[in-house]
Amino acid sequence: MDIIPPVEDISERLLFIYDRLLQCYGAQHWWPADGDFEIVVGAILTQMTTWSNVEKAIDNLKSHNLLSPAALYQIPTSEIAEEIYSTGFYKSKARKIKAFVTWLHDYYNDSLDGLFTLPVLSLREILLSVYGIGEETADSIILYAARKPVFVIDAYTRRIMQRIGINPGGDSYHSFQALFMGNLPVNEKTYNEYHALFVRHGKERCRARPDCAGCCLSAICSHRNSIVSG
DNA sequence: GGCCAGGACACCA
DNA sequence: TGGTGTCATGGC
Repeated sequence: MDIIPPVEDISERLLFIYDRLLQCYGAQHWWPADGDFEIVVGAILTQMTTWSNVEKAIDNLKSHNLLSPAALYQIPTSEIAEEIYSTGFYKSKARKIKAFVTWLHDYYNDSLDGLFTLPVLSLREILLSVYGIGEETADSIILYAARKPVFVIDAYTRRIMQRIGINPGGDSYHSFQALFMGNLPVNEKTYNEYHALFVRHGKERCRARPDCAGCCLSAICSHRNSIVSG
């Protein structure tokens, strides 16, 4: 039986959660995609959407040889919308994809390589300036495509943290991100695996079993403890 | 038939 | 700055 770290020790408790999830599910090897540009497109398409619907859209784009910055730049937004219909919000997501490839064409010659040489903070700031890319999408691109260390906060992360009673002291994206990045070693591979494990756990456990029965985090899944970190 | 899903943006007070 | 409405298909 593992020793459960005290609630005051955020770092140890975050590592405890990570170890438990890794034991339970094994390494996830994220992001599930062929290539960096597919990760970018997938990050936009998965906004408020289940991954199975995203896969259909990705397959459509691939089968029509459209999954490249240059190809998507050349076709009209309406055609992108037809290809990604299965993801829902297809008109607005087509606009977002079009905005990104247009921006990449204008400033980086259709290539992610130059973009990804920027330091993390600059890269994040510039991605956030592109229409349709918010904090979670930007961080997913930075972590999984650019392979730089930022912690991705998504709905699963928030839900699981709430369930195990760790409160970052605010509900903002930044407060959750600061909790992880301020209490874990700065490491891209750890951030990658941690977020992927959260998604896996969120899908398999928290959504399927709201009562936490049989949960590998049940030892700390109290709904009661509230940790306030500075 | 109702509810929810790995957000982001526009608009308003 | 924070709250609310909108975008929308597919699976359960």
